[in-house]
Amino acid sequence: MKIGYPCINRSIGCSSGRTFRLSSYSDERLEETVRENLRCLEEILRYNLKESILFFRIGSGLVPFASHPVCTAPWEETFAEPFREIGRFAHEHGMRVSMHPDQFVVINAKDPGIVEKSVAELRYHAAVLDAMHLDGSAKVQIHVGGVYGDKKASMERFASVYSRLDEGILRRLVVENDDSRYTLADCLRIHEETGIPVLFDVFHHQLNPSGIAVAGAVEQSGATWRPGDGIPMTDYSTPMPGGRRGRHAESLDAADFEQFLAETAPTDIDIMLEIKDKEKSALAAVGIVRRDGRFLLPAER
DNA sequence: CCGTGTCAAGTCTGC
DNA sequence: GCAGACTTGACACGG
Repeated sequence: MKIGYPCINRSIGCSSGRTFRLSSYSDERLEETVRENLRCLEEILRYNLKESILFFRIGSGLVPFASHPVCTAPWEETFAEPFREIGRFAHEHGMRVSMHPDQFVVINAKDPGIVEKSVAELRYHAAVLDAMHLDGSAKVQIHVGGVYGDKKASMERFASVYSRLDEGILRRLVVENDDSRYTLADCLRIHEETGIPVLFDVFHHQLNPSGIAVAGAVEQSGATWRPGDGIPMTDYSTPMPGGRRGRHAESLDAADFEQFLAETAPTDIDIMLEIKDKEKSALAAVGIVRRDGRFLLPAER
């Protein structure tokens, strides 16, 4: 079991997602920004290792505008060395990374232009992980997409586009249940059609349930992961007390987290904590898992 | 220099 | 029909 947090570290005073406005794009500006972002990504991973946080979601802004037509800079070549070095560091220390393109990626869109842009964005995400020379356990997670008033047809469109993706994307892509449209049951059905592994999000599952208990949900989604995909990943969070629907909690709810560990104990999973205070909650979670005693963190094996 | 409006992209809800 | 949520930070403009 590895514990992780997404995209941002609030303790070390740098961001791997520095960006700039499209209107101020230049190849020089891009290179300058990516150089800084990679430097910070390495710093974050070093911090994480020190704290036994062995899972991290790399923010999509690592290479700003990478899938936009304006970006013609050969960033993969320019930064081949730092990418490889970061990947080597992660691999050497048994650390796992993932990515999560945001809501603009909709591969089941009706508009072919949107599908095309979405696929370009997936290609970028896969290229980052490829540049780090990581194996198939470094995942890119997306949602199913839009419903457009006909879920069945929209799920079929997902399967159809999926089947035409190239291998470089297919080996990394996993699909996650969302908080209002596609449930875990929908994702499992799509898995049956396509073979895509299902990433279970506990919080979304609460908001958008499909009659499966949490333990079964972890088990069933875990069974969709192929050899080479690594340990099944799970997104964990709890609602912000008194917050609007869908808001993530400010800090880890230790009691809830312990219960989640107990419920899912038979299945080994890597847990991504989608909690606002980021590495702070990850530190707390690592402490809980350690005390729990039933799991060993890979670094301590 | 600082406060704040705005930022590549999509879908869906609600006024 | 259009603004706002989703989730969030931070760029970059204007005062």
